[in-house]
Amino acid sequence: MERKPAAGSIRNKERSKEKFLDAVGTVLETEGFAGLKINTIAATAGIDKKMIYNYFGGTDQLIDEYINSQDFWSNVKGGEIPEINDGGQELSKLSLTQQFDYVAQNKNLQKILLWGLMEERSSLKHIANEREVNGELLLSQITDPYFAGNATQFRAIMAILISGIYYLNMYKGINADTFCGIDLTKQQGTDEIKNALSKLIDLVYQDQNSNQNL
Amino acid sequence: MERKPAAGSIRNKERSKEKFLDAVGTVLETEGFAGLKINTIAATAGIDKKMIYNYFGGTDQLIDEYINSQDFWSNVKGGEIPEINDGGQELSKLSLTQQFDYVAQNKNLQKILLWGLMEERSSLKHIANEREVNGELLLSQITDPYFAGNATQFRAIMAILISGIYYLNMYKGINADTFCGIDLTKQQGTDEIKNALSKLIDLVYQDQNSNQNL
DNA sequence: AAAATAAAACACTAAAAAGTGTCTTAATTT
DNA sequence: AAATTAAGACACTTTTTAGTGTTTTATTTT
Repeated sequence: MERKPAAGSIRNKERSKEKFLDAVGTVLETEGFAGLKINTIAATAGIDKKMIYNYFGGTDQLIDEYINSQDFWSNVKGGEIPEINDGGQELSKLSLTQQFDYVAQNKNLQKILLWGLMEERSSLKHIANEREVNGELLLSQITDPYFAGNATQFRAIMAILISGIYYLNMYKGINADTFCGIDLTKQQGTDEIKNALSKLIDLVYQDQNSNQNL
Repeated sequence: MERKPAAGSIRNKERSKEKFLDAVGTVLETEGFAGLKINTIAATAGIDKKMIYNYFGGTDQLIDEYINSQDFWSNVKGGEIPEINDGGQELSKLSLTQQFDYVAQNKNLQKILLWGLMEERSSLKHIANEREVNGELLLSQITDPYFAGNATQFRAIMAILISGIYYLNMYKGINADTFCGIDLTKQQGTDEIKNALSKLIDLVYQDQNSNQNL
């Protein structure tokens, strides 16, 4: 007969798997992906590396499972959605500034985003796709109809702004702190970036409004 | 007496150093930094790795010398500068779109920029600083005076746009090709991004103009 | 409570990568 | 042209990292 997996207080497969997954996060945060070696992960988890092979098949699969276990984008979409009678202007602004704060505070998301620029990997494709699907809601449902003929232009603008948010957050604190003279490590600097994001959205909507009134 | 370094056709220190430096570029382009191991570099250069220790001290110093040898930003500032009687509007647009094209085409610059997000390293600090100094010209000489009280806001906007340019170019072709539905691998997509960059600059200048006329 | 088995430690082998010692010879110096 | 020395090849050692076989014992099953 099939035997239950051990779930005791000393030997416990599920708990150990969790420990490995947590260890990936810890190592990623403390050492970056350079540290994501099987020996390091096992040492961090405090369990023999052989279990990584047994439970996941190897480091790669463990890492994939870690990435998939992190629902990075779920927190981005959260929050109360304001009334939409402005073509999504306020929602766009909120979405960008929230995204800035969220990425700024989530060191591991930064690492994952960075990783997505470095290496082809199915789980990273998945993350990228999730972000894309997630954003598609705002774009196709709200802003595309509003911007009509300029919908693609608005999308391009959003692509630039969101990318900028990502890059600036990954940039700070590694080899430099300032970008175009803005100190990204200071609150004043990040406020300026967020204000600039809002300002740009306002300008784009303002422009669209005046075109509509022609 | 001090002896000249050998400069023959078979044994030639300077030429070999060049070969190593070139090899770093080649490996970076073909394999990314994962491939930047002393054995790989030496094999690519076709010279024994011991020479890397002799000439540079080790892989790290060789890589630093490679990074420093590449004057990545020199090509960005190049090109005819248009007349400036518009507060730098045309120059800003040109600078952004040129920068987009330049980064898009320069795979190794992308790798270096990416590297700069990953690892603290003096030569990477230097690159970041060079970019900053380089951009400071346009900002402090031309746009700061024009935007006066809004100068910092304009800087923040530029920071976002330039960062966006970097990120989007690094993003494409690894784990995804589209961002906000824009296909960055197609010319249509990159044209849309460049148009969006120009559009945003126009909007910002337009806004500044109308504020001045109050 | 005894038997069976999964969880995990321990100790090992294998592979990859870094780093070094020695010898050969091309190029320079005398 | 002989002597000297730097350039580089070659073979080696060391270190790091990945991967596996064996044993112990906690937990489950009978």
